[in-house]
Amino acid sequence: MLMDPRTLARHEARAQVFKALAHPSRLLMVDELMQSERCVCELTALVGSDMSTVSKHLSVLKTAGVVADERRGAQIWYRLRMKCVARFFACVDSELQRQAREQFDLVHADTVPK
Amino acid sequence: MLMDPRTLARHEARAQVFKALAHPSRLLMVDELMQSERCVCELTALVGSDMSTVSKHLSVLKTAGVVADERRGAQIWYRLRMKCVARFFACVDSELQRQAREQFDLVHADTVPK
DNA sequence: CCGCCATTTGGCTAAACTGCCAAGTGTGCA
DNA sequence: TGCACACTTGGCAGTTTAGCCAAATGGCGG
Repeated sequence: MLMDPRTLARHEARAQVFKALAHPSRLLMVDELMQSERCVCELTALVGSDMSTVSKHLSVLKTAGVVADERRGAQIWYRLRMKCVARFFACVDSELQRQAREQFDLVHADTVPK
Repeated sequence: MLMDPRTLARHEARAQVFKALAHPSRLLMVDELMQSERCVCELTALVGSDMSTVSKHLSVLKTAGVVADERRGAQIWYRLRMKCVARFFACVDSELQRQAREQFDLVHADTVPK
């Protein structure tokens, strides 16, 4: 992969964001954080994994710049930092739905001629 | 991870899209496809990997619904199917840039008192 | 039908990712 | 100071992913 270092670096940084979002548990947490900030214990209850696992997931999201954390006493609260994921989620959902519909129409094109 | 199957399925499908985008080479190709459709040979030249590797990358993007392909003679042309990635890329870039700036300001807060 | 070209698929190894347990860190309270 | 609580980090085994080569597929011009 030979290319301009600046362009390469941009794609690396972008890829890190996508990598961070490329896991069902992490998506679930981000979805939850769209509503409001949450402590680790709440997110742990949400995804149902070991707290150490959840903590590592949060670390991935934080390193990528998707979320931010703040300690308040013994607890640590996470909030969504990259707000635009919300709009993208909606777009992905509607696009996937559209594709599923097209697929359905194709399969049934012979049984229900237009 | 115990949760409602519908919600789970939605997050799985979303995660597949993000996983597909979570690789520098694939991001580079998607970026290129924002401009116009491209054949495999053009994309191979762009990323500079083996054509078999590029083909597999494209297969990942296609399965996730991000791109679509069409055979024309001996060549196969790929086009961007999930158009909204463009807007999201722009948002991610500006957000990452903002974060980098904030980080810079923090580090130099003592040397350049406001 | 044959050879050539563009692309995909199979197979293999190295690297990265996941998730659990155990151990470590930081905070508040007695 | 000591202990309980919230969370993070280290480490390990199992799974997935990446990228190369080689082999197979599909289409086109003889």
